[in-house]
Amino acid sequence: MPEVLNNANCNECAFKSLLFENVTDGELDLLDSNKVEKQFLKGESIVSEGDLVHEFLYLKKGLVKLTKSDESEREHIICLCKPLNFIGFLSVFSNPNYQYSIQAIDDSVVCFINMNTIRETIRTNGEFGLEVLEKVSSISDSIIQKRVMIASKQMRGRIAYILMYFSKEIYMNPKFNLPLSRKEIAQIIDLSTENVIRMLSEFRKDGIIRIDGNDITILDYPKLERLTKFG
Amino acid sequence: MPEVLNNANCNECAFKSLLFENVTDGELDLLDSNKVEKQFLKGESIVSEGDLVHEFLYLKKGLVKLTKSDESEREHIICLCKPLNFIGFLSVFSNPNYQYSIQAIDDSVVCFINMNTIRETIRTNGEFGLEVLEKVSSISDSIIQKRVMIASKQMRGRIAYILMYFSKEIYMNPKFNLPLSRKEIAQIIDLSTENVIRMLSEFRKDGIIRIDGNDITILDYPKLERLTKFG
DNA sequence: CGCGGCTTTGATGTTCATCAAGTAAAGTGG
DNA sequence: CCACTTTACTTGATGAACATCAAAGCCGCG
Repeated sequence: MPEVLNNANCNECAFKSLLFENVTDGELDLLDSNKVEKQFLKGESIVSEGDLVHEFLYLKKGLVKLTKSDESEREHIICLCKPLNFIGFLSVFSNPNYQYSIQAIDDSVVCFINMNTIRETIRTNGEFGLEVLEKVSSISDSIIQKRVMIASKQMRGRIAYILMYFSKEIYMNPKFNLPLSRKEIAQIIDLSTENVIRMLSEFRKDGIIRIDGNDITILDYPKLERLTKFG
Repeated sequence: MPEVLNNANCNECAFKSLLFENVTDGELDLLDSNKVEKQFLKGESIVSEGDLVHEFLYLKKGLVKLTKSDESEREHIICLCKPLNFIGFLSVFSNPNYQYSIQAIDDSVVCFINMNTIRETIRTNGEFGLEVLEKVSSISDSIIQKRVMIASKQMRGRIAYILMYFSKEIYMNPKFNLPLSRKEIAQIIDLSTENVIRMLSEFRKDGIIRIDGNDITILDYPKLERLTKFG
């Protein structure tokens, strides 16, 4: 069970500026009194595909994955979300039910803001609406572009891409500890688990990366860059 | 060169209700005086990847495709857009440049509404902003779900899916005339052109469809449905 | 201690892209 | 209007890329 935290006041929240730059004090109070902050442990489910959308979710801390099952019950990871981003932004404005499941892959803190309150604030404050629109647009677009890129590459290119992604977009570091299993990596880039392992081993043998369990260090960026493009 | 049409007045436009339900008369006048309507012939380019975004595009008539090139200059079709929909909605609120190219695949009429005017209207009219947000959310989400579905299928399933898509979502008819080449179909579902042809022939031999050039008739929906799920 | 899940490697077969070659259809210039 | 070129379509053969199956080692957990 996710633990409900002592709600920080939105006005004092360090992340306020990222989303609520343009709301009035009154609106902020309204949002403030219609939100709950919850803590999820690694592996815990935050929402499940099909759940009714009651809240708008904002990730304050941790790392989560959005997943979707296909007709053969195989799970696909749509994207990972870092802190200070909306999660569950996809379709929440156009569909009463969640189209995706969301799960914590690191211990995470999520802010649940009542959806009707968000809608009401957008109605009364167009500037805020525009801001939400820009964020939703940006996130959706990056997901689509990533999926097109991945679909156009083969094994080596996909592995190279995902390593770059972790290093440059998630951890900003050539060295990182992956909280994902090999199977989950496979679900991001549409490969079999075995081939993810094989390719990681190949990259290790070729001196491109160093692997120690889930600790990965990128040794040869230029080669990885080349593989991202032509692999 | 696209032909500029005599602008219809937004207030008298048959499609007004689909987008501008909640704008005031003054706002409608503003939008009206900041739009241009253009006619594009089949094959003509509407926008190119990298172009600056000056206008918000609305498809009044015809059929268009959104495309993106990968690092190997191979073109992928992101989606098709029917009339009464935004086109170029992706990323226009989050990026100064188009991330996709848009091309007419049937003779089409596109309404160009000045982007700053749209932004201004959202700022002053939150209800309108919410409406735009809902539409953008809905379209982005459907693109993502389609790509996940396609990626999770193999040849037969992909062909079955695209036939269903044309029949149920584009033409609402078991019989339709495809304005797309085999190559373009391949670009939608990530297959080689040859295999698209091979599978269509196989479906024809199996009595699932009838093909006469670009005229396609679906004869056996249940079988197609099954192939969509398990192919 | 034994069970299940995750990881790893090798062997096998399927799926698919690519190459090649030929036909048909459609635009192009004299 | 006809030869010419190009573009789309089609089928077969081949090999590469990839999933799947199988087996074994490794941990964490009851």
